[in-house]
Parts: sequence; C-alpha cells; structure tokens
Amino acid sequence: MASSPSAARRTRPSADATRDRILAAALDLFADRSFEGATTREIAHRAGVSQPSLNYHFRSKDELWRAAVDGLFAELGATLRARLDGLRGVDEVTTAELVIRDFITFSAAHPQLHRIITQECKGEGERIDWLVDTHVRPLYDVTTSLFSRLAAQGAVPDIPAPFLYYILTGAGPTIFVLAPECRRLAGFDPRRPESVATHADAVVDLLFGRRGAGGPPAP
Amino acid sequence: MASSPSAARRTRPSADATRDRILAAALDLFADRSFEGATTREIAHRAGVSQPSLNYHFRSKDELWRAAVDGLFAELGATLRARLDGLRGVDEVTTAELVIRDFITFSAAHPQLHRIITQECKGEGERIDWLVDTHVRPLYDVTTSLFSRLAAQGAVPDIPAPFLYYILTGAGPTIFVLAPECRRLAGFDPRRPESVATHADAVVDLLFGRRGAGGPPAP
DNA sequence: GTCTATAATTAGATAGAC
DNA sequence: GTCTATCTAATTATAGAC
Repeated sequence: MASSPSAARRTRPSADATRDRILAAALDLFADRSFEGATTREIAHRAGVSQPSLNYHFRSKDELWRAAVDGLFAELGATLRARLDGLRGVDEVTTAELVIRDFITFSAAHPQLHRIITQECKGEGERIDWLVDTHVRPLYDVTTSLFSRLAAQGAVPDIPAPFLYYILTGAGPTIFVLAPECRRLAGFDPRRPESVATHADAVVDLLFGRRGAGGPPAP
Repeated sequence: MASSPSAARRTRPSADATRDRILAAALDLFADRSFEGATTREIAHRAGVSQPSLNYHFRSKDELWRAAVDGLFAELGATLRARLDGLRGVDEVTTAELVIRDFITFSAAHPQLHRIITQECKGEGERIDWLVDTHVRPLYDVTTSLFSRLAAQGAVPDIPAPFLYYILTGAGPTIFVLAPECRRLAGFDPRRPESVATHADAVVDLLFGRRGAGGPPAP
C-alpha cells in the first residue's frame, strides 16, 4: 500500500518488501512514541533489519516519518474515495452519515492517524506545517463545506463548521486512541467490532440529532 | 499550587519557588514533547536553573513527571470541587451542564491534561497504570454514574455511559489540543474566550439534545 | 541491498566545590 | 541549594566489507 510498484524500478526487487516492513514499523512506533521518542534502532528491530538499513532506504529519520505518514493518509483517502464513488447520486445526508461511519471505523483500525496529528500539534515546527498543507487541509475543506450545507438544511445542529469538524475529529477517534485507558477503566477493548459499531451509532445519532433508542422524553 | 507549604520545612525557603518553576516548565515540555521527547536540560533551561538541579529536587525524570501530573490533576480537582460545592441542592441536569462547561474551559486553559493522557496511552507501561489508578478512575467513576442517571431520565441520549464518557473527553478538549492545526486550517485561535464559549455551547447543546444555534462564527 | 563497526552528538544522572 | 564538570549509556548517521 505504501510501495509504488508503478514507479520505474531502479532498485532490487527485495527492497520494496523491506521498505514496506520498515514503513509499517515506523508508523506504529512514531504513533506510539512520537517523532523524538521513537528510535531508529527499535524501528529497525521491529522491521527485522539492521539500523543503518533505514538510512539506506530513507535519507533521514525525518524523511522516514514523512513517508510513513504519506502511506497512512493514502489509505484513508482510498477508503473515503471508494465510499464516495459507490454513492454517486445518493442524497447528501445519507452520504455524510456513511462517510462519518467510515472515518470512525478507519480511526479504530488506524488510531495512528489521530495520535500523530496530536503529537505534532505542539508549538510550531516544520512537520506540522507539512502535515496540514499536504494532508489535512483537503480533508478539512471538503468536510466543513459539507457540514455547512447539512446545517443549512437542518440535518445537523446549527454549529459553525470548524467547531463541528473538531467535535467530530475528537468524538470519533478518541476512544480508540485511548484504548489502553478504556480497557483499564471500562473493562472492554473499544476496538472490537461490536464496540466500534456502538460508538459509530452513538456519534452519528448525536450529530444528526437523533435521541438514542428507548429513552423516555425529558420532563 | 503544587508546593505543599503545610509540610514540615526541612528545606530552604527558596527551594519551594524553584520547585514550582521546575514543575511548570516540566508540565509544558512533557505535554508538548512526551516523556521520552522532553529533555531534562530543556526543562531546566526553561525554569532558569541548571540541569542537575532537577535531580536535586526530584529523584529522577520519572518522579518529576509524576509530580508535574499530580499538580495538574490537583488543579482540575479543585476546579470541579469548587463548582460542586457551590451547587448543593441544584438539580442534576443543571449541575451536569455546568460541570461539563467547567471541564471544557479547563481543557482550553490546560490542554496538557488531554495531551499527557494521550501520550501515555500507548501499548503498556508503568506510567499509564499509575495515571489511571491515581487520577483518572475517580473522575471516570463519578462521570459515568452521572451519565447513567441522566440517560435514565432522558436528559441525554441513551448511549452506554463509557461511550458517552469518551465522546465528551474527545469532543471537549480536542479543538484545544489541536489548536496549532486549527489556527492554520480555520484561521482562528480556539483558545480565545469567545471560541471557548462557542465550543462549550456546541458540545452542551449536542449532548443535551438541543438543536440550538452554536453562536456566531469566530473571526 | 544488507551487514558490522564506528563516528559525532546528546541523553540522564552523579561528584564535589561553594 | 545551586552550580560546573563529568561519567556512562544511548542516539542518528556514515564508512566500507561483502
């Protein structure tokens, strides 16, 4: 998924598989330990290669980080694009609900996305500039303009689109990002399929103003 | 707030002020760079002391981290306790709304809370065990039992309490934790008082099922 | 391409003067 | 208490054999 088999092969065939193993290990460790906290030695060890092998395949730790993040956003983009391609002509409210469910399901399978964005959102830095300009802004623009149209037709509450955006990106992924805490506090793994479904239902019901099943009306 | 002036003074008076400056610097840097990413040299530099001074006041980097986190949760606890003390006899729905607003306001002023919890929620580790057992579980227990009662009387949607808990802890603080991204994407600082109020209104309206206006968009 | 060996830097913690 | 100087270990990156 992160390799590009279409690119002209200037390298040995075995290099692609090695590159992908390094990228997968790098993504996990960068997400868990942050850029500074992850060590190239541990990435190499998890990928089953020597530490200098990383500097052969990637110019630096920084370039390895960017390549790993590229792969993650490529996967998210492919997921959302596949959903939208299958829904041409469907009304916008239904489309929005299904895309939001896809986003939540993706966040459960790949909590690295939210973790890495959170880690880079400290003071300033080149990585957050690159992250926002390259990957986040396109998603933000399409999401907020969709929310504005949904609010205009009364499908979602009349909350300014940037706030709705951050309510969704917080309410959706957080339970999966904090899964180790959730296991300790609540005694269940939120990333199990039943939990993901319950959580997606809850977030969608909340956003689209549906009161959950069965509760008595407020006095 | 983190020093204990009531404790028997076995140290010089100047030590308390130094300790507090170290703790404040440590909290900021641990929150921004994670435990591994923050260096004791930079914490010392920001606090205006030498690096070995940290090892005089705290046994180790690990103990410094715990002391900084203790201070943060003490401040949150004091904030919530003050609110609850002022609301004896008030109905539970009103109490819940005000406490949630306090939590969101606190998260805007102290995004370190959510950042540190997120950072420690990787695989496993002694720090997450300590964090949950010492500080998070009491808050979780009181919050989820409150949510259960509110759901039973129809004040909030009928969503299982653990999911409601993570929807709140995600939807509330995330916009402040991702403030550097928000500034770049939406062009405003979410931590400004008007934005905090708009966001708190939006989250409360959503949780309590009001379709109300979220207020004017921030400039 | 992948390895071992290592260079250059930086980390947390300690020793000891004052 | 606070400092300067320094120890040991771990970090990223490079050199060069195969």
